[in-house]
Amino acid sequence: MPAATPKLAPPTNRLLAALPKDEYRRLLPDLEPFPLVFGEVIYEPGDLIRHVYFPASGIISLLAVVGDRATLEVAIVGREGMVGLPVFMGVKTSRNRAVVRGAGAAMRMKATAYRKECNNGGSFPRLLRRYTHSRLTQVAQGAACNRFHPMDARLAQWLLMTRDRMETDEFQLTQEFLSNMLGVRREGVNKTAGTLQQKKLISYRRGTLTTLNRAGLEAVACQCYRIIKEEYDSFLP
Amino acid sequence: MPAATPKLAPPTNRLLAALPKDEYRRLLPDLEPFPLVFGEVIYEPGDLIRHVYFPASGIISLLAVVGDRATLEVAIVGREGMVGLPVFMGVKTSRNRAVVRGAGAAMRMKATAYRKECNNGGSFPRLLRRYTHSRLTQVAQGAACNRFHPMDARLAQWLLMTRDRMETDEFQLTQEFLSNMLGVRREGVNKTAGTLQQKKLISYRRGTLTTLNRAGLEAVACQCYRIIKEEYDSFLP
DNA sequence: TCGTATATGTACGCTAGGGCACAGACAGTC
DNA sequence: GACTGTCTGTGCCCTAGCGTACATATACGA
Repeated sequence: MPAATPKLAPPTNRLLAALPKDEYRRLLPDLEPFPLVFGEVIYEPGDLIRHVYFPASGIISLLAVVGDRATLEVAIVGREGMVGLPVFMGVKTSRNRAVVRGAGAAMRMKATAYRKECNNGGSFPRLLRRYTHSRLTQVAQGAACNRFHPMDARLAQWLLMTRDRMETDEFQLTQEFLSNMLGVRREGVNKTAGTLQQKKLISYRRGTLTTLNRAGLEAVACQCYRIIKEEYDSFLP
Repeated sequence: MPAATPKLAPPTNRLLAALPKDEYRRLLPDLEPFPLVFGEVIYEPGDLIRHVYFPASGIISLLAVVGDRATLEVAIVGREGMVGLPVFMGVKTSRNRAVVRGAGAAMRMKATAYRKECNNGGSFPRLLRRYTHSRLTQVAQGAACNRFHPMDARLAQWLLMTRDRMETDEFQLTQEFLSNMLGVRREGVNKTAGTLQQKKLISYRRGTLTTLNRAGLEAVACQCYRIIKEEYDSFLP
């Protein structure tokens, strides 16, 4: 039984949730629900970006692709963020691949509508700029992390970030997949994950990984985890 | 003898040059010349950012700092860019170190004035968003490059980028310094630079490096050089 | 129930680059 | 000219992680 003045369910995406209620209401007609299906590619490098995505749950990864096989995750987007920043920046394509690596749901919006909204003023563009800053920090920190920190620290960090966004201890994940995220060989993942498992920090079998000891993982992970987390938490409600 | 309507010298900084003339004129009172002195630190991680800088010549590096010694250059800013993006994004500090690594001159502007100007509408914020996109691309591409490409390719790329911005073949540079940029040991730089010198692509002695063969360096460098260069060239006049 | 595809476990040699320890070489200063 | 600080050149050993090549193990479908 729909009420005369329908209750506005608060958005689960934290960016949308940070908007003043009236602004969110204005956006609403342009937002459509979109399921995030594991493994689905949102866009490839060079593709025209037709929609921007606000995950409510699940994870979208942004990968840098070099050569024709090597990939590296440069950003991870969950409900704290948005995929499609280039549109906000006035660019129609991205050099990255965007791929769903944690099933969930998102709201999405046509790039055209989004672009219009961004130029309307209000707090939306301000919020997106703030988010962009966090993204830039994440990518830069990640670059350094990648250069200086050993693989077990990076793996632990990656698992923590994933866990935070999936809000569950168990997720779908193969070693092959992980190797594409971390930019290392599958065999290397095997070894490193093996030692984490021996330490009872995680357990995994055939495509499923479970984190067992959050604190333990944090101890193995580098400071980068905290830095990036704080960066996002600092401006979102 | 000052004319009644003073001739407006076109700005050398390419971002400023991309502004409509009247907008640039509006900015002008807030801009002051600032010499870029080799080695000078513009800001440290966590510092309050008081000014933003538009180099007209010379280079400012943005470094990610991890632990208490390791640094990695995550962005290089010459006359195509600007230092102080966080201010534009609504943040008062940066997690990076900004340091002059090529002497030159810049125009700078108080962060407060800049912030006001950004909220005035007009093409300035649009331009900065476009620039931010290029920066993000640079950092992401750099992260992947850093992960997958061997040191000689990265060194060659770095030299080319520096050359482009300094607009000269000879620049001030020690191996120690280079090692902090590339995030490798000084000894490694020595070896790699040595082979480039044997190939007659560069020559150097005690703090001065000269690029001898641009085409040769491009051949050694990875594709990342072109990708990043095109990214910036694509929107600047 | 068996076959097949996909995930995982390992092993062995190789290479780039880190850690460390100096030895020259050059430039500026007293 | 001697002294000193800063660059540069090397060498040796060590480790992390790559390349390659298989050997299992598990899930799922015919």
